[in-house]
Amino acid sequence: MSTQQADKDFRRRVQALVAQIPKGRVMTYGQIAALCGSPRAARIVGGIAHYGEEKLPWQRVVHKDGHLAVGYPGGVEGQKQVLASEGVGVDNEYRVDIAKILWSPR
DNA sequence: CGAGTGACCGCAA
DNA sequence: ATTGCGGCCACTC
Repeated sequence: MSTQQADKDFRRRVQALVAQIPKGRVMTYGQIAALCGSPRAARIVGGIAHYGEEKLPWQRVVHKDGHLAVGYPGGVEGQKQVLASEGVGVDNEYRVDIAKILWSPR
């Protein structure tokens, strides 16, 4: 691969993966990072979310604890509204039932 | 080109 | 159970 793909391979995979998260499902930053080849780069996934393509459904990406992401445009309030609109049950603590709606690519 | 930073995660007190 | 700190890897300025 002498192409420049390897250069942004990580970012490309993250964006592609997030873009493929089905409605009503969520993924954790650590899981996405691991699937992209760097299980320790969970922070980078967040960085991609902030600097990357804002058209992607980052609202479906939550923490390992099921807690919503801080820094999302609109805050956890807005994210909660969108998730609830997609059929995801968000409690008053801004946490989703990650144990049930955690999605994984096949 | 170099340094700082971060939409995190895991562990320790 | 909560709070604090470090590490980690990639991105931006």
